[in-house]
Amino acid sequence: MAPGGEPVSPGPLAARASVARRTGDPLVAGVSSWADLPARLRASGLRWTPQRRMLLEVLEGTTGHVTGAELVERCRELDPATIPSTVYRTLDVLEDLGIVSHAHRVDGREEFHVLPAAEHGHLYCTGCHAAWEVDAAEAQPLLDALERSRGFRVQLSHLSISGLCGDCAPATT
Amino acid sequence: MAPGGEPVSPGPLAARASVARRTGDPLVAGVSSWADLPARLRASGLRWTPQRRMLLEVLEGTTGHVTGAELVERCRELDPATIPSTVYRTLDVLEDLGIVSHAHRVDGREEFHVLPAAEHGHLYCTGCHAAWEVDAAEAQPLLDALERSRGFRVQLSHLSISGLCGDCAPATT
DNA sequence: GATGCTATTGCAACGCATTGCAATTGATAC
DNA sequence: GTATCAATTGCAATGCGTTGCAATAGCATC
Repeated sequence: MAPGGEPVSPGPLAARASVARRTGDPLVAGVSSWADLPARLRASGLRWTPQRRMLLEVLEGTTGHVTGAELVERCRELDPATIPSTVYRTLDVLEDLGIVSHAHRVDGREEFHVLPAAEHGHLYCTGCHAAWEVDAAEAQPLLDALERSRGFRVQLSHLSISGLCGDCAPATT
Repeated sequence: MAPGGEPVSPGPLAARASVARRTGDPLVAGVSSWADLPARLRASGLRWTPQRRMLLEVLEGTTGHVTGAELVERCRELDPATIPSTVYRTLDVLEDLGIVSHAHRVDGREEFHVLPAAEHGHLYCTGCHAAWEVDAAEAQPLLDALERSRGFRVQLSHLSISGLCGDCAPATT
């Protein structure tokens, strides 16, 4: 999606960089700021609408993980007229743009998180329901094994692993 | 599909052990046959009902993987009065007994499969939507890594991995 | 066979997410 | 500023799965 490429829109929209994020994050190259999102949308023939603006506002105030329903709820706080389907469709668009990513939790619900952040999977304990993140380094053995044996490229961000954590696992072996 | 035990096509989702054959399978101790299920239920203070009998009938004719909705549908073929919630609740019970196991697919739907079968995870290609099974041997690197680093015991049967298969992955790198 | 306890069912309502379609509206060209 | 095109929205309906609760019916006991 042409990260860091063409400066498309000069307009006043870019001035709305409300969140003075520390730019220069080395982890994720092209997602330095959300201020250029309207331009990126238009560059793809997509549109910048009040509803999308609102969801972005919500996402800016979001850290960690949220379910789809939670995002809908927060949008409703800003605008009670929020329509769920619009939120979900916008999330799809944002995922295409690399702004958010989503996975399914062990209970089947959707879980979104906001980029930039290193791509990671999730580890759920079915005993105490705690959750952890699994980064590429930790998952590397699996990624390597599947790549070697099948040429399969794992999407780490969709990886949800469940099991028993050290505290909940019976002290066998 | 009768559980005939024919070798199934080699493609995605390979054959699983048929139910009728190979009793005394050392892998799964207590599930030698379903004939004693009524007794096992009663031994736990549970009950043997026509609805459960029917679901078992459906499961006996099931190979591979089914979604919850598919099971409901098949039950409805036998008895149009089937109530979805009863089916799902019975599946919960059967899972507790080790008769079936379930995981969530990448699209969030529930996916059940019938035991006995070696515990395995699933591999989904987001490009061509094919699916494969991942057995313990293949996942061993991950299982070992998580056990070592965190003492975490992975439930392989709940493992759903998505990504791009060898055919769909761009030939880069 | 009758009784009593309670697991289970049926039903209705709910929650989360998706989809189809007509109406709206953002972005561009004139 | 106005016209034009299609992306997007709002809305209603749908699908899958869960939950609460009153009524039913296994099953053990007498």
